[in-house]
Amino acid sequence: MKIDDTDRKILISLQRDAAQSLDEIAREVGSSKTPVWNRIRKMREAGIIGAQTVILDAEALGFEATFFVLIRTSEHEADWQQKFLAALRARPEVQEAHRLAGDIDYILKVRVENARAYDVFYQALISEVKVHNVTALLSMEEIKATTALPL
Amino acid sequence: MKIDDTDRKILISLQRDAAQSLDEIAREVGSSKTPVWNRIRKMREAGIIGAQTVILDAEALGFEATFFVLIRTSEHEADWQQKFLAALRARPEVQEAHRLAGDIDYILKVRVENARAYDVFYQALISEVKVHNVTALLSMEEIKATTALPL
DNA sequence: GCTGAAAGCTATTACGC
DNA sequence: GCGTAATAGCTTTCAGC
Repeated sequence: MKIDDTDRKILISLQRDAAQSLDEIAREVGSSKTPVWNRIRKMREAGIIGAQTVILDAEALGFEATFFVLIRTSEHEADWQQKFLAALRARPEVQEAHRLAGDIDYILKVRVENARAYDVFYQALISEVKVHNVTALLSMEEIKATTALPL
Repeated sequence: MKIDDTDRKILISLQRDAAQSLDEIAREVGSSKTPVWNRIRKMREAGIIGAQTVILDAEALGFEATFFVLIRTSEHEADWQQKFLAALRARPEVQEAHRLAGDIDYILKVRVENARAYDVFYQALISEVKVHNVTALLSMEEIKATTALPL
């Protein structure tokens, strides 16, 4: 599916505020309700527009510690990897997980109540799957956090 | 502000799908429209519930490269830091930025079209502010990505 | 603090250009 | 493919319990 300039404007607007009415979006992109609605529907069907969610205040809800976890492993068999990925997907503390190119094999972003909760998570993970080397980076300050793509 | 069990259920439901109607949420949490609406309003006012957004398919929109950037700096004066933070906040490719404890000073998550676009970003950043050491980790596979807190 | 109903918007569809 | 207009459904407010 190809995206034109109006679609792009709609996406920018939706990323900023998905709670807006169609009229507001239409006014912003210089169109009117029906075409905007049809474009949104098409992009939803094409999977370009995914879930609609709400950003919560992590600190206010007691999640005061964010760790970035760098993982090196000696195991590279398909079997081990399946198990590892399943473990990551099953743990709600893991907000992000990426397989990397190069020296470090995986990076995780883990959101927990405090350092103690991170240790519980860490112990549980390494008892489930064997990893060679783990480095945890503790966030002192969240400078920026957005899900918006630089459209 | 303190959150009770019903509030928590509402937040879980909203994180999963913020486009649901109040009736659906009310049914899910075992309450009805008005009380759910009042709770959501209060949590919005308290800042617990923040922006409502839409998750877009990065690959479909041409953002095919994600980098995690580890930064060490020799500069730790307030002046330098202000300039660095302002630079990060101003760049839309930077989706996340954290100041860290320990050896590595900052971590960024940068979303760009391709490796060439990353280099453009990198050159621009280091020409703006002096950093001592930069390591870029390239994501090969996004295993998991969620903004949901483990409520 | 809940329920139920009224009022005002908004999404969604149908129709004409 | 766009805009206008009608309808159906939703959010938001409010009165009564």
